[in-house]
Amino acid sequence: MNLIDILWKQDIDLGARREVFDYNHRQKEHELQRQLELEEEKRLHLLREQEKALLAQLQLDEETGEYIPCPPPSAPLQSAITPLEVTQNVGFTEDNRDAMSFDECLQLLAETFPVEETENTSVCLDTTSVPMMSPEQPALPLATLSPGPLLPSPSPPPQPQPPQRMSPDLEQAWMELLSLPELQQCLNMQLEDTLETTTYPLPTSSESQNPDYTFYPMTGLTEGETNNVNVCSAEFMNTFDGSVPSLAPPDNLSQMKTKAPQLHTNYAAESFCDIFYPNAIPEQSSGQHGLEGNESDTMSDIPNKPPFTAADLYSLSPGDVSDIGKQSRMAELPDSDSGISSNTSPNASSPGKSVYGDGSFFYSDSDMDEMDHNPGSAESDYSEMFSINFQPDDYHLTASVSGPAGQKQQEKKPKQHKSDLMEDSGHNDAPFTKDKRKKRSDVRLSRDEQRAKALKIPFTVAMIINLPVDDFNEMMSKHQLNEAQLALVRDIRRRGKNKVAAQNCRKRKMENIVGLEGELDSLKEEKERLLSEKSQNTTNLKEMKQQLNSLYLEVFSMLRDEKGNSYSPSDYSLQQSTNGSIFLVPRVKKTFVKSTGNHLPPV
DNA sequence: CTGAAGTGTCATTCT
DNA sequence: CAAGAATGACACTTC
Repeated sequence: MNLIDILWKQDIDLGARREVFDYNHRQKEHELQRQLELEEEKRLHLLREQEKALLAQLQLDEETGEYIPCPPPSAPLQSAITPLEVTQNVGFTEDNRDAMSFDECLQLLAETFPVEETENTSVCLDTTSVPMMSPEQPALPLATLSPGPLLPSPSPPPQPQPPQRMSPDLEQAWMELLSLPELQQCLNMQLEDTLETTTYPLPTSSESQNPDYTFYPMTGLTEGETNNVNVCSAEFMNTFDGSVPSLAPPDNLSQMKTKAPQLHTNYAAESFCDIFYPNAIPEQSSGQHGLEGNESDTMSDIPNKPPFTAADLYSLSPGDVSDIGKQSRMAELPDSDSGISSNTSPNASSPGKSVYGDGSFFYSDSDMDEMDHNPGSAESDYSEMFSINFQPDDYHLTASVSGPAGQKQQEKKPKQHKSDLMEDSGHNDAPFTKDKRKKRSDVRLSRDEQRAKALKIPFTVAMIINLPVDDFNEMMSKHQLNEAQLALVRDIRRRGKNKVAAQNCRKRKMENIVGLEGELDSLKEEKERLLSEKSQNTTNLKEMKQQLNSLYLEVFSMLRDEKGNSYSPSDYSLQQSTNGSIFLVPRVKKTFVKSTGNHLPPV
């Protein structure tokens, strides 16, 4: 039996159902999705009509070529979808049986509102439809998708235009979009990011941000093609960056920001905004726009809406099908290295591919890493793991069937696909790179969380890592965990501890370096001081020698022999004996003088 | 594209 | 002896 067969068989044993690999099965699903797409397309068409109507109310800025709302611009909500997110749209339809995939929606939007100029896609800002929404409506994703600057709150600022409520169809369309896990993922990820920011606010976060809104590309706004709403192109997203400030006066922004926390979705909208426009929020809070207070508002408001930490999210019951749960699950999907690609691999149905996906279901770190790196198809990876394989009934089977040996068997899979994925995504550059660094830790945590969730470990990662040994053991003893779960928990704890240790180690190392540099400086100063002192001493010594020599000569010149003649310094020298007496010693007859004793006259 | 910096992880050793 | 700390080395990501 070759390796493929082994892996294939293992997949089956691990609970991967045959349909996972069945191309026909997926074809059927695809057809169903196509039907849903058509329905969605109709709805989106309505949306487009409404947006066109809204565009008619917009005013062309003569200077910038932007279309702006005629009266005091409302605080618009920005449509933002990172290219990265777009590319990660993989087979989530399993999770959303009755909803289109995110990609499909985007594609629909793109088709419905064709881009007339690829690069400088104009931005039509729907400043009315979203704000007009009632707070009960799921404003967040709507805000994120509606073509308007993304702002923390969909709360409507004073609207000059007559309120235009979304048609039921339109709302339904948005509702379906909201249910997409990708959106939830983005929201959730940003939720965590925001939490992180809240927990450890950087004092310079607001000041360091470039408050210059013009920093963002505005080119797309000058093309005057705002009659078309393009929701899906990356360029479009970029243009929104610039459009945000131009259409959102500070006062409106502040209004919206202060209202942001009123709803969970509102709060999440801010997070969502932040994820796509890392600078947008701080900029809105920047002093230049008189929003310093608003940032604190926003920050202080966040806790009012009990933020879901990663642990909190995880702590939700795995069976909890709430949006939050979904969000958390999806939010944990790593972005760049998630291994999720929008490209549907032709090998999607191949057992080999699916083997990876199934294998990743096991606890092993490497396995999970491989899963992350797996370039696999839409049906593999996370969607497969969670939608297909991650079933409570299957879980124990897989966990028990797959011993550590089985896990190890798949641990050492090549990771060469990671870079490929990055390239495949093709969009994950420019505007969305800034928040990736901050997310990296989240990604790490998410992976462990994901692993823990995959194995239904009833603890939070934070608990696993931070609990004292006794408490940890006690906690472990209270739950019946199988071997894989135990191993994963230990690994998570080990990694967590080691991560902290590494951080401490590096911190110490840096402190040592700094200390050594300080010591080096002080030593250099000491050296300089000593050299200077030495130089001074040398000078003093030389001076003293000169004085002594002068005194010596002076004394010598005063010496006279019995005949009154002076002694020559070249012939005699003065020497002091141990008893203090000074003698005049002839230089050339030194030996003689010494031997002859005291015949020389005392000085 | 390349190199530096930051970070997570693993292996190993020490406490 | 187990758990954790410490640390070198490596891989990866980001800039």
